[in-house]
Amino acid sequence: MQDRAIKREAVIRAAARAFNEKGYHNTSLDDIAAALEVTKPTVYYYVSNKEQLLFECFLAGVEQIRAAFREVKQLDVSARDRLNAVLRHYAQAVASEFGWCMVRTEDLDLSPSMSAHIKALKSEVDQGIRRLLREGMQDGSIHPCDPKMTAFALAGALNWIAHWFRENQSMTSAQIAEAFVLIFENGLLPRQTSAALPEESAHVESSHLKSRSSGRGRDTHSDRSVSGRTHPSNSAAARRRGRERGD
Amino acid sequence: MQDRAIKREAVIRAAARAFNEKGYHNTSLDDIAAALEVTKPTVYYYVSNKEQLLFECFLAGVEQIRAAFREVKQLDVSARDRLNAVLRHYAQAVASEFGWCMVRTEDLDLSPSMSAHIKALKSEVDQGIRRLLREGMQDGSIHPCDPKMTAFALAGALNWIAHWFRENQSMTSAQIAEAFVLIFENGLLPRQTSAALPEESAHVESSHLKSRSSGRGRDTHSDRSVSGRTHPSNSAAARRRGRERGD
DNA sequence: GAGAAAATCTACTCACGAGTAGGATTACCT
DNA sequence: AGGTAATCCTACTCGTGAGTAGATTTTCTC
Repeated sequence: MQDRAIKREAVIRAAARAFNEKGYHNTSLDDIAAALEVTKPTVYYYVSNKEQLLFECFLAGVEQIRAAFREVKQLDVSARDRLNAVLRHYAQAVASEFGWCMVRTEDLDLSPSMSAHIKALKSEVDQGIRRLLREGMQDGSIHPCDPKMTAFALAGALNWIAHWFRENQSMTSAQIAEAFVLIFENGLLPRQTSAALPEESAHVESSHLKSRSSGRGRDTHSDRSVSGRTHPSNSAAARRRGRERGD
Repeated sequence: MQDRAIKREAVIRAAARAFNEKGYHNTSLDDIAAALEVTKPTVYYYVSNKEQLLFECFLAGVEQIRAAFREVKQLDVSARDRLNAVLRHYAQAVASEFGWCMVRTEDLDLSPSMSAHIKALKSEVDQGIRRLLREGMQDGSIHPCDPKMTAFALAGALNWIAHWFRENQSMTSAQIAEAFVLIFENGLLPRQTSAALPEESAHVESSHLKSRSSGRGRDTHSDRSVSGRTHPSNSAAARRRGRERGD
């Protein structure tokens, strides 16, 4: 055996999976060790304590989002398109293995120093979203809104994905990301001009995503009619679709 | 001293506050007892175990939301308006004392029977939102969307309020509720017809809310300009406004 | 005020889980 | 091979916190 770094990462991933499944406090280090078919002291050989384990999981998750911001900074498109690209990555990160840890890691469970570190990273993400919102309002690509509240709403909706998303479900995380961007863009109010600013969005970053699955863009959802009104069969279709809850 | 029920409720509330502050797992029953200036066995005199304490807190929170659904059922307005009324109550419930417990109570921490009970209640709320969305699409008051994903997005955004809202902050929970409804309705895409379906919303339930504070409706946020573009000072105003994070 | 019932206390048990000491085993190098 | 360093183990300690037994105090009733 060799390559300590790889094994260390395996420990982190095992921890992430366990936390994801049973929660931080309901997961003992013995559990994590057992999942790796080793014993507890072996785990301690790679990480210094349980806290650090959680912290590393958080880092792995949030780093995906930070990368999205960096990537998007280069793009020469409207702020809304850049925001959408970030939100898509955000959604996928939250739905990933480390999603739970990223979302649920509470300052409460951590030592002051780590807590501060995490707070700083969370704030960085939040401020990044707010900034894109403001830029979008300035370049006219985003409807005027309170950037702070809107950032909270967006982050909340996306973070919550970690609560209900499970692998092997009806939708992939990419499809969910797409659906959410659509919801965020349109809002609940009917839009009479169904083709306002027709394309221009939801297409820009297709080269930056790992171009998953097939359906992308505005037609992911087969059961949405184009007219203002939905046909009655819609509710039946919705009923057919799983039973997961969202709160 | 008398009236067991009142004291019991005080215990529940103390637990809610403690959970809210330090999290379920970081709160011992000794803590709760100390907050009430009694000892642990006294707490056990009123509740049978810690689990039940959490469960009761959850119930208290979710009941507010269920009440909102019942209340709204009577109204003779568009489905969107009924949905908005529910969302407002939802937001206030989440921002209340029991918000944390309602949102964070995990099936993981509870026995199978309680877990099932909670799941059922959560599902009821979720299905209620989906139903309103479907009705809104049918009566034309809501933009066509996937009701399941949209319900998840709405619930997520609102649930997340429990993570960042603290009493004595710049905004009251009613103001936050109002801001969120506005965001949900409009979405991020600019709306060229700034007065589409001009009033008609955000006014219906003013008699049903406890008519809090002063600012209500579309003009709560002083820093949103009416034109499509925001003036530059906006970002400065945003910078002035607190430092809380949203993820 | 006596006796019963309600309410609260002191003083425990007990399990579980984080973290450690120190020994065994394995791989690595020349 | 033989020695060293890395890796992993067995077998503990120790604190904490949920929950309880049983005594004690308060309150209510007649």
